[in-house]
Amino acid sequence: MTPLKRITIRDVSERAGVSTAAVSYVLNGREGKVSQETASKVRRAVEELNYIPDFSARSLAGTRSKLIGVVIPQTEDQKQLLLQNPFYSELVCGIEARLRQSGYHMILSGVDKGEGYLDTSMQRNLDGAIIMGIYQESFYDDLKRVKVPIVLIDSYVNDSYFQTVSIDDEAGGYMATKLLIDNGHTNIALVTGLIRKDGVVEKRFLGYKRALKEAGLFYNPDHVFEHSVSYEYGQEAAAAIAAGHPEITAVFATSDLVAMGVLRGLSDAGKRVPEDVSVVGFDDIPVARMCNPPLTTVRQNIVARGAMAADRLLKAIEEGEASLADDPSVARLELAIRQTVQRLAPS
Amino acid sequence: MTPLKRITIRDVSERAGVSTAAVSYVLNGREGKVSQETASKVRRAVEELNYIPDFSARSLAGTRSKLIGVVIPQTEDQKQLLLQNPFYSELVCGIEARLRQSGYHMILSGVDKGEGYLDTSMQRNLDGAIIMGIYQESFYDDLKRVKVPIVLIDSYVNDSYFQTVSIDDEAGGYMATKLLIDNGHTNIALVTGLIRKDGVVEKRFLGYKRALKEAGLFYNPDHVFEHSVSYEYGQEAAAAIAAGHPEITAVFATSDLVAMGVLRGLSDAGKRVPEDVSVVGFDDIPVARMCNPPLTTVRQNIVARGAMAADRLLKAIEEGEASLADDPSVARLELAIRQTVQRLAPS
DNA sequence: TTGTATGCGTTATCAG
DNA sequence: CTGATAACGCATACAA
Repeated sequence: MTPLKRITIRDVSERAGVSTAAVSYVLNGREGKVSQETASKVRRAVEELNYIPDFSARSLAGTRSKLIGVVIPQTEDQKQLLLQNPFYSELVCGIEARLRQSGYHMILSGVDKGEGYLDTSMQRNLDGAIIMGIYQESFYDDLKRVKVPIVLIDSYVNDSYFQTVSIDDEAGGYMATKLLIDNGHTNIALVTGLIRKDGVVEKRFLGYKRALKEAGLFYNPDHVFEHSVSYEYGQEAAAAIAAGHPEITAVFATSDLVAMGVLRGLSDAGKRVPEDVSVVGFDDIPVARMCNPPLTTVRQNIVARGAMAADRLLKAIEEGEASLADDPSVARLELAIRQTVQRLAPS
Repeated sequence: MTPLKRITIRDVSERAGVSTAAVSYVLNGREGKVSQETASKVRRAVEELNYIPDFSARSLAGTRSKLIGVVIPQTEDQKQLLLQNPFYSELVCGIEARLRQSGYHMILSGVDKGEGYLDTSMQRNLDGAIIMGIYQESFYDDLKRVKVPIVLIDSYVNDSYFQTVSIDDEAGGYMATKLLIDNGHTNIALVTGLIRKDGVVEKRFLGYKRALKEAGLFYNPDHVFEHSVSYEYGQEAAAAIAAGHPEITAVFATSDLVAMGVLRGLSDAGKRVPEDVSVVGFDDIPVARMCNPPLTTVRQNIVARGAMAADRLLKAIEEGEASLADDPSVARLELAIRQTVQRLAPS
């Protein structure tokens, strides 16, 4: 319950009987600038006094703030962070863990519609930022002006100023489809959000087609159900499949959320999963293992992806942008095999 | 793409032809200290130069940092934030929205095992903190020493230094049980995590008993299934109910996670929900609406609770602790009626 | 190798 | 009402 008074670098220097400069050198690892003896005296004093540096002062003095801005998208009404979305929350987990481990802190925020991020990054002297989601062009222009390293996640801005961390969506689509093919399925529907050029979904779609082709299967556009990334659309598509496509024995949904809807829709239509129809999702969000039956899906390891983004950013900050390879980091994918895929009995 | 140079308060003062002090006054709303004319000259200059204040400098100069520390628990392995838990992520959403709205930023982090939060809060000159989860005693002692306002969520530390924001768990338990009773059920099981003295769960349990009593129903200890807050336990309890308690027509699970397990367990045992057994959960996490059938539950409005915590903290910061009523804030509860409760046909 | 002095951007004090 | 000026805590160029 001691009142707790701020210990400054000067207190330390007096205690150790050296100058403030010496203390600063030791603190910043500028060994070689001070003698072994001074260094140990300083370290002892720091220990005894329980010195805690003031980052505001550091930041002001022109060095690092050790602060990273992390931006995630907001809900439609622009009021809340989209943190309920497991995708973003896992990403944030990965980022935070890595940052903390390296002595950085994270300012997590959304950005108000129409506002930029320039203010925040200037106010706080951010050392860097990780941006998720998609914004208007001027947003990115502002970002470039502050000249700190930036990592983009899930944003397809094609500008070499920004670092990106992605996954191999094409391979993921391939894996999912291949799994179904390997289990004897030949009529595989794709249920997905809008397929936009260069979007995540398009890549998964491409993987789907590649797997079909490789297996010598015919690609049937009628088996592609494309609309929106939502639980509701999954239901809808499943209803359509159950009603009009008896030949379809398997569904690849490009997102777990959609897959959950498909499960529900099939069930409502009296189809059993996986006995009548097999289903594979994408993402492996936590509900995937809790739904009934547990969903087989493509695991993104989203947390690892967050950590990767943080890594890349820290490297750019501490070793300069030049230290980074030009190619984007790509996170690994794997299958989470559960209970929604069944081997098709040879008919 | 202009290079972007830092505009200081001095630049503004020169542009406006006044002193830096005058600028500072205007910026901080110390009207009355300057003339109307000076004020408008300053405002114009700020606008023209696009001046952005440096919070590091502000913080160093002894005023507010406008930074709030938000701490959430970590996973077992102490590596990641527990943000995957919808409860925490929603809380964070609520907090962030309110803070940003008031010009504050949030540093979101976990706390390493054995470490305290004193370092962070000193380093960053935090104006306050919101702490979720439960920590060792020394952690709270440290917190008190920094003398900034603190709000605790879900922590039952009984110390008037800390503010708390809670929900009326007892009322929630009552609401859920009452709903079932109103639908004609008389044999209602309680499936729950460990009932600890003064814990959240105990209160819900008390509400359950009160509703029974009020309806003139007999409280049967055999209808209480108490073990752990997990999906798996829900399954297990449901199996036990299906196997050994044909008289039970309804279940109140004190957590949605458990309720999900109950749904699954009943289904595995060949019981239909809600035709054979009705189920009510607690929390209203997002999966509640996605599961099959959609779960009727007690909505916590977790986001609102986060906002409430932020409100309370900001008030303590800006108006002093004294401005706060002594009684803790209590967030409202409501029922989310979906499809797992059915009116019992009179037999 | 060590210490002194200055500046970083703001706020606050205290004479004008 | 206004304007110099001294902190705030730290890092660093420069002098010793």
